[in-house]
Amino acid sequence: MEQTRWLAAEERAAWLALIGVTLLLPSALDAQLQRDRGLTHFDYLVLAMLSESPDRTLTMSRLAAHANSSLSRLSHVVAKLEKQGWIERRPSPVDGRTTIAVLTDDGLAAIVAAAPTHVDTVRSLVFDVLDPTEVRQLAAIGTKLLARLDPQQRSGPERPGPRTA
Amino acid sequence: MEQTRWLAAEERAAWLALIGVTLLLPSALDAQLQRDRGLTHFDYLVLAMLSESPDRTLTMSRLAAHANSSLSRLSHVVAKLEKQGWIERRPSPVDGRTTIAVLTDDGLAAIVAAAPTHVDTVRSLVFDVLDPTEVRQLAAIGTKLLARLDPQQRSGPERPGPRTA
DNA sequence: CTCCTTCAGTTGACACTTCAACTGTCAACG
DNA sequence: CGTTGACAGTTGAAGTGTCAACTGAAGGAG
Repeated sequence: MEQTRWLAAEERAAWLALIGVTLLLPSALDAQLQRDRGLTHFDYLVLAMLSESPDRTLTMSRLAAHANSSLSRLSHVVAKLEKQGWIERRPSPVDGRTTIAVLTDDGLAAIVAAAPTHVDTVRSLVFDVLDPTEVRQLAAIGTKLLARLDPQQRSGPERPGPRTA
Repeated sequence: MEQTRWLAAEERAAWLALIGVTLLLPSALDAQLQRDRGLTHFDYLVLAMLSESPDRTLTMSRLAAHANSSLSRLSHVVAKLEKQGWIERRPSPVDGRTTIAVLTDDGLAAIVAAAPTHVDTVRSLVFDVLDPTEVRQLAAIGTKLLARLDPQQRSGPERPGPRTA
């Protein structure tokens, strides 16, 4: 029975701003990508993560980890993207349980086409508003929060690649 | 035809962390509230905003603004909450177009019951991880981002109230 | 007054997410 | 080997969110 410690004013301000951002930022990104390319931001993220992986290939589990997603959500979305011919799924030759997702040439073309405007959007919504110090702070704070939210350091190490956002 | 400026390393790190948080934080909050109280985080937010308003009353439009939500989304959710007896809707005596949402006694009881554990969750997921300086930075950065995402400063001034998060 | 536009809110259809149940595979153990 | 438990992934149903179309009321313009 420990007593609840309510949020202090500064914490309250930070909290309201944070949940505001988690509410509005995804909508804004979805809106732009949907309008311009018929893509969800999550679709984009999946394609982008694949495009940055060696051989444009990742197992479903790893891909889910990269995209901070449940396997179930990923499976539905990949099914959709596969129908559009942007991703292919093939069984692993090594382990019969794992499925390997591969970004097709069409899929690569799709992100390459979507990336520039998307990056512009990100820049205009986030980075144009912040000065370099704030960007550094945001990276530090965001990384801490992510580590807490995602105990098994899933959003694993990324290989270098041309386009992410 | 201006050329795309890709994200710098620091920006990229900040960006990946930020979208990671926007992906995982809502899930984490929903999971806790759903498990313990059968509430969405958005439900909670709506009830909390009403509970802090004078007379536990707000027009749908204002409530939507406070909750960073579209009117449509709010309408659906309030319909649900009304069915549970936590909110009542009545037509405005002044303007035939506007609907006034009122938090019922049961509704107030519901947030009061949900608040403590929820605040504990927020604390453990966010504020326990950050030191006071970072909280200040997060508030500053978050507010800037929110202002950009939400041009008409909707998330209006709040009256003081006991529980928000 | 009457028309026209805008505003506040609701609704229904469709897309997406989540959850739980299920299939098939691997690894360990007797 | 044959069973058992964990793992990787898929599926379908139920719940949410989003979008566009719609209703009804208010505020002008003529």
